[in-house]
Amino acid sequence: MGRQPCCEKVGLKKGPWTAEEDQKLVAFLLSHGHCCWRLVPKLAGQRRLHPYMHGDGSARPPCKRIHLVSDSQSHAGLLRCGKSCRLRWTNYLRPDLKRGLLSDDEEKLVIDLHSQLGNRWSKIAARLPGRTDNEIKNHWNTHIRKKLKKMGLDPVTHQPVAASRADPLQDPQQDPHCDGKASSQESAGYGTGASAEEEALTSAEPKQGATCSASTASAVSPSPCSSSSASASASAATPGGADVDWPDPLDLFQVDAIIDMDWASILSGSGGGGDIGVDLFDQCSDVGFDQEVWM
DNA sequence: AAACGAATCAACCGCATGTCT
DNA sequence: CAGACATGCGGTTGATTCGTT
Repeated sequence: MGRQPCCEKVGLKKGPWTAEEDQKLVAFLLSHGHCCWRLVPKLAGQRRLHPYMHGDGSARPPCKRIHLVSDSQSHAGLLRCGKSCRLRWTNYLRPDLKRGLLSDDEEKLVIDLHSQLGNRWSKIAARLPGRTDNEIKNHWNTHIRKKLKKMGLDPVTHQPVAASRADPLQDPQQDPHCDGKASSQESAGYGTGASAEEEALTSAEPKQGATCSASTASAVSPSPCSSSSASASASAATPGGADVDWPDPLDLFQVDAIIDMDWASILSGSGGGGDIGVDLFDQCSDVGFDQEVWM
């Protein structure tokens, strides 16, 4: 199909994020949440925006009608595609992320869940508060897989290697985890085989999610959640390692709390969020929204 | 101290899925 | 209902770091 790419590739930056980009993104997302990721890079460079955006996908505002009057004005935004912003945020900048290696308990849980769900990393990650699918996937491929192999277990089937080799469908020369086709076959197998179990797991997810969502961010000590760890790791990940002027952690937490509010009620004016309930368009005019296209 | 290989992990890519018009 | 679009997911890549010789 003639489907357009998720972003215009021309002129967009790739590769490692700089501290400055991180800062822009964090500051923007903590104060506004996100609406459609495609717009985030553009809006992240703007000075002030109304926090109309949502964190949970509900009450989605009419993003498609948002129209920046000019992209090339004074505030250039981030030269990244929305996809890249989302990835950076979910895998690295999110305040409620745990850093560091997985604990033994977490590792066991991952193994257990993998035996039931296969390579459905996002599902697995959903059961481990503060961990991302990417992190778990990397940890699996670099640590756990080796451990299982050492123990004589097939990392795919979780059965003793001899038993899994007996499977005629499986090419013993090949590591299914390194082969996309094999992996998809394998996950398809899991999909059919573990459906009931998965259903049970999935249905249990909301509870887990509830314990680890925004409240986790606040429950953990402020520093790891907010700028200290984020900035530390961000600068660590930054080639230049430049010092960054991160927002005050306390400010971020106040904003974070606001983000957790019910945006639908905020937008309807009943949120009681003080200046949050002000007219959207007042704020939009600040950043060059074309009101005409909203209506 | 330098060179090399292995390990790690952030980021990218393409496809799948869900939602909206 | 079909097509278009945005987002999410899993696999893969490649730059960087670490360990060994």
